[in-house]
Amino acid sequence: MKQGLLTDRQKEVLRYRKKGLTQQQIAEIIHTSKANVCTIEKAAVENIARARETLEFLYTLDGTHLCTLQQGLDLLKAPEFIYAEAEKRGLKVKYDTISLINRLRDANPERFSGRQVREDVEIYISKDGDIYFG
Amino acid sequence: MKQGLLTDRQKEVLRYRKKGLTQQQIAEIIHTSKANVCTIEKAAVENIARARETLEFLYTLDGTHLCTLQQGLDLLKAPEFIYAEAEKRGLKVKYDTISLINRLRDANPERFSGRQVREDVEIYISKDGDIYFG
DNA sequence: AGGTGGTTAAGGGAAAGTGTTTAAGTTTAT
DNA sequence: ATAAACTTAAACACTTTCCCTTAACCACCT
Repeated sequence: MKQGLLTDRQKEVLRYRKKGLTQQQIAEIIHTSKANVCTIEKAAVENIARARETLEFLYTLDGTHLCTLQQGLDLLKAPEFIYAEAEKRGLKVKYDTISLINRLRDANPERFSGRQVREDVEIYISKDGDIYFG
Repeated sequence: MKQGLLTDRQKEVLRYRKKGLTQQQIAEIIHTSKANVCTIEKAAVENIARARETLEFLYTLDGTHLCTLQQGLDLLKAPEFIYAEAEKRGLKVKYDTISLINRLRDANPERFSGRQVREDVEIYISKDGDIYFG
């Protein structure tokens, strides 16, 4: 069975980083350029984000598809829309308006720019009213 | 930024599976062989395991210092030493003797020459028994 | 003996990921 | 303003993953 997502190199950099070393210091220790350390660290952070996203998907499997936030939609209007769709199914979203907006933006920062939805976002809901994204 | 670990194909299979379809049925729907569906599903499950492992690593990032391999130590005696130290802390090293020696040498080739430790090497251990170096 | 559901192995072509260098850019702190 | 810390982009060799096919194998079940 395969290891985790992070390469040995990436783990190494993260550990040194955790200790508070600069990229330059790490570069000297592992004998490469600081630019490379930066790249490796960035890749590591991305891999961690991908791991999170992957497990998010599992929740969408348990939940049912609720609706789609269409490209161009005002983010501030999303909660009202989501609440309405949930009510149609007799479900109560377990986030208030503010929390929901935050959750939307936090879950997929690159899919929202300012108040705008940049690309279609699939919304899923579980029986207990938790919200997930596809 | 890239999406999650799972490919579209893998998600597709997982969704059908969740609905209770057999691999044969899915194979017909997505126009391929059941062997392929099996392979894709297996890859998906592996990817999910990798995602979990990756996030596990984050929690163990702040591992504790285990011991120091002192300069001049015979590399072949290192594993026994490390095992003993780990046991003192109630931790089980997740590498057998051979794997551990390889990991030691691979991690920092310049710190070992032949069977000898050239300079002190700090050993760290995480809660899941993974070993890394300072 | 068939039928069904699942798994494995070998192999191939396309695609994606990794580590690296070089070279440029930005932010931040002294 | 200078240096240090950090980020980004492009290009490269190399390795790995992904999806696919074919062919075989195992465990049930009636």
